[in-house]
Amino acid sequence: MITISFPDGNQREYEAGITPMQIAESISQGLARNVISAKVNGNKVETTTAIHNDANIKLLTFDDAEGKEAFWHSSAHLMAQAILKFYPEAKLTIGPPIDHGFYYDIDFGEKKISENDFPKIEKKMLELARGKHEFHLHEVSKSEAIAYYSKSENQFKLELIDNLDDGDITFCDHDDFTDLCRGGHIPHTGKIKAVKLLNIAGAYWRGDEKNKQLTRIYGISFPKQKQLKEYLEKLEEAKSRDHRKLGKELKLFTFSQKVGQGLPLWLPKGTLLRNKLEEFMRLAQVEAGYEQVVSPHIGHKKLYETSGHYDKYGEDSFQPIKTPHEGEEFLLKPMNCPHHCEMYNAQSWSYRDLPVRYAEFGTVYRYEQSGELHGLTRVRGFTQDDAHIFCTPDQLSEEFKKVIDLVLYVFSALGFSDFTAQVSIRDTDDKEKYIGSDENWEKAEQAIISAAKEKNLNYVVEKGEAAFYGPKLDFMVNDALDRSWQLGTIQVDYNLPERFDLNYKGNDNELHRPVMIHRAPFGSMERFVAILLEHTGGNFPLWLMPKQVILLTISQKYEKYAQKVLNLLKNNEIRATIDDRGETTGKKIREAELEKYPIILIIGEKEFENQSVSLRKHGGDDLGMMPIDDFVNWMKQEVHQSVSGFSKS
RNA sequence: GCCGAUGUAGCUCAGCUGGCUAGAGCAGCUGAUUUGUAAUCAGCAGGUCGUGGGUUCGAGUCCCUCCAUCGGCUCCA
Repeated sequence: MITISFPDGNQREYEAGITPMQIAESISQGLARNVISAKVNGNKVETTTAIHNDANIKLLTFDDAEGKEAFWHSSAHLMAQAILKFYPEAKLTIGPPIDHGFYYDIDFGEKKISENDFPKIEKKMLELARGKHEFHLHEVSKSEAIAYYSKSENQFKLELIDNLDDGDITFCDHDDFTDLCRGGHIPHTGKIKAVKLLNIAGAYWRGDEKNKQLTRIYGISFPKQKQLKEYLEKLEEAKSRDHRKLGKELKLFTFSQKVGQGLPLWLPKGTLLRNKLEEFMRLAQVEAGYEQVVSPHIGHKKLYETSGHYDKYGEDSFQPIKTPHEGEEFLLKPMNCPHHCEMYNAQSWSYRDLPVRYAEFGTVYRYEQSGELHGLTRVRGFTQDDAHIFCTPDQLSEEFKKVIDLVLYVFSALGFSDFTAQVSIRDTDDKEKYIGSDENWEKAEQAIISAAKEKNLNYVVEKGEAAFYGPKLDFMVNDALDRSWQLGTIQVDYNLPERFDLNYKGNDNELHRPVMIHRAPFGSMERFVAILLEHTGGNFPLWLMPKQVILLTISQKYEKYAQKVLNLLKNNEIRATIDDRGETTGKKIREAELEKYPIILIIGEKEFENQSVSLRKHGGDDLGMMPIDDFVNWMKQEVHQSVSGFSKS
């Protein structure tokens, strides 16, 4: 007999050789029906894997993240099987589960495949699923595995097998389908009741642009039809929060083919919003000891050669601007740091002067690949809420932590509680991608990690994600479709100070090298506004709303009075507008609601007689009539609360 | 840049397998209505069907080029 322990601490005795599925059956039929996968001593196993010794077990259903993984991984097998029915020559590569669903990367050879082929594949998948074919994981020897995939000349699987050790190789069979596979399947295909193939994309083998491009097919599946329906509805709902759609509807920004790809045009309302955010940041920075500076939009090519940026990005950037002078070239400013370095160099510094903090809302231009452009989140011309801190090595840790505080303050002020911190370090196997000495890199990486630890940030470390001149701490926030975007960033840099020969006089009367911190809490105004739009659905906090109040007249008779109210509001710095068209009140309310005005004031005879306004909040709350002065006070309080609903902790 | 899809009026969309002067709703303009918490009525105007080429007696519809957009991949100073 063996003892099986459950997550809740319970223990049961079983015969050695029992399987997770049999354990589930011993508990209840309902559980057995829902169990699709299991973990034994923390390792993923099949529900049919025999357990021979005392063990901890976790039975998994579709409600568990790990259960979903097994479900979607198995679905990828099913999809591959269905695809082979139509494209027997297709070569399978890898097919993992992802956050929402699964994909399979396939080499279709000369065959073209498109979304039009999805319905028949989905149909075939469900047909095969209904066969309730069991998944059988079994070990094969390396030579058997090689022989199997040599037959079909699948160089991808052979490459994978090549990296595996004999004894570690398993295949998974179901029905007439076999795949090289590490395991973690559901009991049988019949569990898959609903399937939807979502999209098709090119994907490079092993994620390397130099490799062959495969066809990636994304799909999702569920144990119940209803869950698929709900998922698709959620996707639709997310589209209604898409910042590109909202930006157009709310007249915040636009793009023009004539102006150029990836060059946003900020309309009046968007500019108001953006200015409010800048104002907010400027204030926070003044308090944090920053000084505002301004630098031009172009810079001499030599500047970027000095910084190393030209070497790294010159070829793939907007090309230099020539002047009438032979050999003189300027570049559109792709970053602000070299300019700030030259500002630092404009005078000599004592250690007593440091840290120096230069902040600039600096507009930069980068030639992003055309396929990368995406609404306001990835553009070719954008404004960073940039700053560079020049400090002594001793001050680095303290300064870095202060910047973390600032970023956290900004995020909480705008309601981004759901972010992840990422420490981006260099890939030491690929050192030619980076500049600077090993010693400085290690110092910088350590500084970031210890600051993140001290600030209790829940962070992940990503190798190979560093900037070429230094490691970073990035703050990532998801958009409506759960795609992760980098907003805030803090970077430690020992390299630019070298390259620009920055120094300060220490208390030993010798010259020393300062350390530089690059940082941008928003990241860029463009991306920040985009993500803010997707998070709020366009219902920004009151203090940020481009237009806070709309006055609706019941009839045009009250136009004059409405105008008087409008002026009063303006004098109190309340951003209001008026709709005195001869439309019905119902229509005007509908339009004001669609435009997401937070406050709608109705003005008719009653209001005129009482020198009042009637107040309706966005969404339909009717707060009734109140005297104008009361409204102004109420409004001031509301705006104030929308700013200080968070406090600087 | 690469793979796949899409591109018809300011916006949202019809337009079947190529066939007479390309349709609708909203927005706009004109007029009537002067309205009490999510769409008042009538009329008018608005389109080189993304661009350039080709096939055809005939192209919004079929083919190719380019441009832009969308979903991914790669990239992201």
